[in-house]
Amino acid sequence: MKNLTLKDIATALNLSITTVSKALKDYPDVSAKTKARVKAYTKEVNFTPNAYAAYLRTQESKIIGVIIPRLNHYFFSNVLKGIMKAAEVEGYMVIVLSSEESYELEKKQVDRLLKQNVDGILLSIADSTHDTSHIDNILAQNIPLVLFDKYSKLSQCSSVIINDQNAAFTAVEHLIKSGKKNIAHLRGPLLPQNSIDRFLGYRKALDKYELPYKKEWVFTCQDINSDEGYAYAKYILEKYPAIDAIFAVADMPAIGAIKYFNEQNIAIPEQIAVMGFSNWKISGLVTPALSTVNQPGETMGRKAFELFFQELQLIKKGKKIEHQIIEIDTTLIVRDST
Amino acid sequence: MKNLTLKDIATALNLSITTVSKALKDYPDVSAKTKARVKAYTKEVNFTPNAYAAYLRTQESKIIGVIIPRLNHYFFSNVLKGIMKAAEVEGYMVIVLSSEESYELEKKQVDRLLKQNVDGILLSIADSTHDTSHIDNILAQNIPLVLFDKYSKLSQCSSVIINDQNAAFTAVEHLIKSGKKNIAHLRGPLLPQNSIDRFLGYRKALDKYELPYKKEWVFTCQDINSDEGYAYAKYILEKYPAIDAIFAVADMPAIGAIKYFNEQNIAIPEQIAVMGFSNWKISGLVTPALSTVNQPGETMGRKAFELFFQELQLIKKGKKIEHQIIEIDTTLIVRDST
DNA sequence: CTCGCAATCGAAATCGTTTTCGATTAAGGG
DNA sequence: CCCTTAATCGAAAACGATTTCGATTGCGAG
Repeated sequence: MKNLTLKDIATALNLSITTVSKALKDYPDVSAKTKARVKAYTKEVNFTPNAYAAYLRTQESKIIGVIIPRLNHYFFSNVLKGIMKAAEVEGYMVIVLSSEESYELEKKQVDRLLKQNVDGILLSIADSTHDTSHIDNILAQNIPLVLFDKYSKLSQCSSVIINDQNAAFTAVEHLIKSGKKNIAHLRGPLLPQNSIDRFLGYRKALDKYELPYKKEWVFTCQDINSDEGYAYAKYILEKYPAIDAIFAVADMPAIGAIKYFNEQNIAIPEQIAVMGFSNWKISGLVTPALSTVNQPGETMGRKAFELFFQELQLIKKGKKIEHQIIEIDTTLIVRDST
Repeated sequence: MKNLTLKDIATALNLSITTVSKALKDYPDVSAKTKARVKAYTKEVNFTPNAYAAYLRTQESKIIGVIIPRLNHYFFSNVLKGIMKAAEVEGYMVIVLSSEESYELEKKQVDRLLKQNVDGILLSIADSTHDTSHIDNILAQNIPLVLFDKYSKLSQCSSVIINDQNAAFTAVEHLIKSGKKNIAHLRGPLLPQNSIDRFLGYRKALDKYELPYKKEWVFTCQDINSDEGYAYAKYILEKYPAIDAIFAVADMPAIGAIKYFNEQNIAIPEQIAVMGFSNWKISGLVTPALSTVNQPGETMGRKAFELFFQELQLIKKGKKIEHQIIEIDTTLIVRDST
């Protein structure tokens, strides 16, 4: 049971390959009768043109590539979901690759996608990415590229992001308004723009409400996991008992901190409040439920695909593309930990 | 900056297309000198043969398709990770599709992959899949198929699974040995083999230790989420106060139950013990930490790819494939909730 | 000097589709 | 009855690689 080809259809219907192809694509120069005949038959035998052969002519693979920094990561899984749903509507398939937060691997994955001749690339850059020549490579080949969430200020390209600085500001402001005065920050690694911006939002909130900024109250999470949050919570309790609130760069460190405070019977939020970021599923399930900032992954994914699709249409028409930056709204989610 | 072709290389080196192609593939009938010349040049200009054109001759796309029931799902994300890592080693890319636990969508996704002419399909069937004609379709086309985790007894094909019944038995046995006598079960939907097997493991443990089986103590989670666990916990507390332990089909319902018990200040595990299944990240982070069964997703993914790869080699040699079923070991993880 | 054999290389067919352009037919106008 | 025009259809040339099968060259043996 091998796959059918246009030729098979043509001989079966006593037509030429050309006519069958045109009939399927509704060319005006084939009669309504034969169109109907061809369509009926192809539906009956369940024929669809071979995708790779079609690519050779059209140079369109109907496949896009997505590179995310981590696979088993609630937020990125949600972005993927949004991308795939949108892609399916337009008949696109998605090749997924992971950079595992490694710059080297990210470069390699970009290379693999370029060699596969995907129609576009959606990318969230790795924490360790310090150079954007691989990204510029994509742009140079004139294939649509959309960054999401973790973008870069170094390259000029379309992106779907949140306003990390404002979101962090709002989160910290909420801590302050609930009466906290000594707020620590578990920040992310030094490099990615997001953790810089969230840190800046933290500082801006302190400034606005005239609270002193102490750099020894800022702790860096390299891997942004719960163990780091757990360890810093212990350290904070022992070393800086004055601290009465923690704003974490993400939910996982925040949850690690909550776990430690629970074990030590520290009252949350009375003695110390904890604020996360991203609104992972888990954040609503720990006790006490974690206050956080909702970061709508699925929407970001959908928007990212739409942006790619727009760019593709422009490129096909030979028009110059102008890069857009879409900012997705975040919302503060107040639960029991603040 | 368009992509280079064999032709470009050939004219640049004053060779024929044939020779360039052969040199790159180490054919014996091209001299060592020209091979070196070609390889040096192609490396210099970073040339790789167009994948789609190559497919047309070789009928190998170097792409596999993976269909999972849910995207934002810790376990399946881990399986994906295992698949992708293994695929990358062999130079394969992975198209990911989601069935969203829908039989109809699953059929459609299988269809899309077949039309894309992927080299193989890895599939975890949806809860609602009651018919396997789409799976038999794949087998009929003689393309390698590997089921993982959620398999089916209806179709004869290679699979990577765990022994759900034994794993569930061990989990319930642990509850019994810790002194619990009235054990409820939050089971999964009626259809998938996994939730049937876990239920059977639960029953077997009761039987072995001569505890009565009460069918009103078995509650069905349709969606296997935390809300269902939360609701059933409430129901159990009000209606069956005798129940002193809960074995859930998965971690999420178990965590939902813990959340409710925490809110009601019920002592876990003294008053009621809770046991999950799968060992999601979150299970170690809730308070009290959830006892569960470790289900090694990444290993399953890797094994699934390896199985596919083996089958592919056999098919290429024209040999008959015999389907294998690989069982991955699970381990009981005892934490604070039991 | 001729022949045979290795060693190298290329021409051309092929994979399955798309699309340009030309061919054929029929109808209608004068 | 001829000529133009519109309506249908097909032949053939791509797309870029792979691979079969010849063709060419050079060499040593006889």
